[in-house]
Amino acid sequence: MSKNKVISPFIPASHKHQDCLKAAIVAAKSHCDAVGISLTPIRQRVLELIWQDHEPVKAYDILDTLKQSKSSSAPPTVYRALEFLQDEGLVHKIESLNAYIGCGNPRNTHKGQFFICHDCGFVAELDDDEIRRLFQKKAKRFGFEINDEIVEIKGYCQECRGLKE
Amino acid sequence: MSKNKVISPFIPASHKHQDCLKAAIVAAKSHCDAVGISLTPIRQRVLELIWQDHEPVKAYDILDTLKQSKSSSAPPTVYRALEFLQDEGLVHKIESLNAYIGCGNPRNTHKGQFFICHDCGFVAELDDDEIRRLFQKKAKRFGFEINDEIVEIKGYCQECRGLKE
DNA sequence: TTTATGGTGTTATATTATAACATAACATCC
DNA sequence: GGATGTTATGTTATAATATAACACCATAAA
Repeated sequence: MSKNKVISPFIPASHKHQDCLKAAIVAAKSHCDAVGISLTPIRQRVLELIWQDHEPVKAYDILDTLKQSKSSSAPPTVYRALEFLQDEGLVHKIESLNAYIGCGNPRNTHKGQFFICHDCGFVAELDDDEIRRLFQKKAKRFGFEINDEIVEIKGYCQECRGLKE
Repeated sequence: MSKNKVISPFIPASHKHQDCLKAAIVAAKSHCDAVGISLTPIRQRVLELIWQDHEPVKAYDILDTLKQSKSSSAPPTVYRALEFLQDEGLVHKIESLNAYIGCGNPRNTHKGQFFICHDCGFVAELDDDEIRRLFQKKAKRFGFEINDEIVEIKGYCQECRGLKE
């Protein structure tokens, strides 16, 4: 089965984001249950903070927030949680921003393709086999065996383009 | 005219790399001459260090080397040179590695697509419109206007695959 | 001769991430 | 029940990456 899935679409800034957050936590819990690993309070809290928005979140911003309610928080607190969440596909790192974004599709350990708006910061994620197939085609020409892909496309989302003029 | 160009191919580790280095410096000089900007000794030296190999080079490794011959070198020395070289398309940053790789095609300010071997570290660069067109097609669906693209594909090059078994 | 400009020197600091070791909490098994 | 293993967290320190801010010095333009 070929995937051409929009994991996170661009949606109006006015959407009811509380629902996105809730859905993400529910999905994360059920994923962790299914796999038999534990979404501890720290891990869940970090995931919630990442889902505050559809913008990538920085590790030290998470840390600052954690510290407010739990003074024992330190960089390893955050980076361990991030590692766990990334391993489970619940969070992706945006390499070009050194920031982390929630993923609503924890089922597989895909690497998505990201579209990032310069203006509003919103990130849309695709899980698209057509792109992967093209990469495979290119790789094949010189005998390259792909095992990881980073695609981060920057620009302006429809909503922000409308505002520009 | 559509570009489907291999800017840096995978080539045998045994190749005569001195020629790659020389060609890169010649191309850089002529580019800077043409554009009317100056490839100062520091900038040229940094570019040479990046071209020591077909592997991405880290900023602080460059700095360590610079310091050996010029004790006044400091982080800004390197980052300023890197910024200049990147602006001119002489060097690209590999975001997922925080490292820098030379580009033999300074003529335009493209962003390439990189294939990076986990084993030998060799990086091949494409400048491929077929990939860009596909991105455009995907972007069009949700009204996204692309102005920058990061593509970093990891895996194993033909030579290293041969050695694996 | 002054005034821009571009390039570099210098010091300090910000940002991002990991190492290393200690402790706690809980499960298992003899 | 006590030893042991395992997972998660606490704690301190430091590594690695990058930028800010200001001083200085050439050289070119006015």
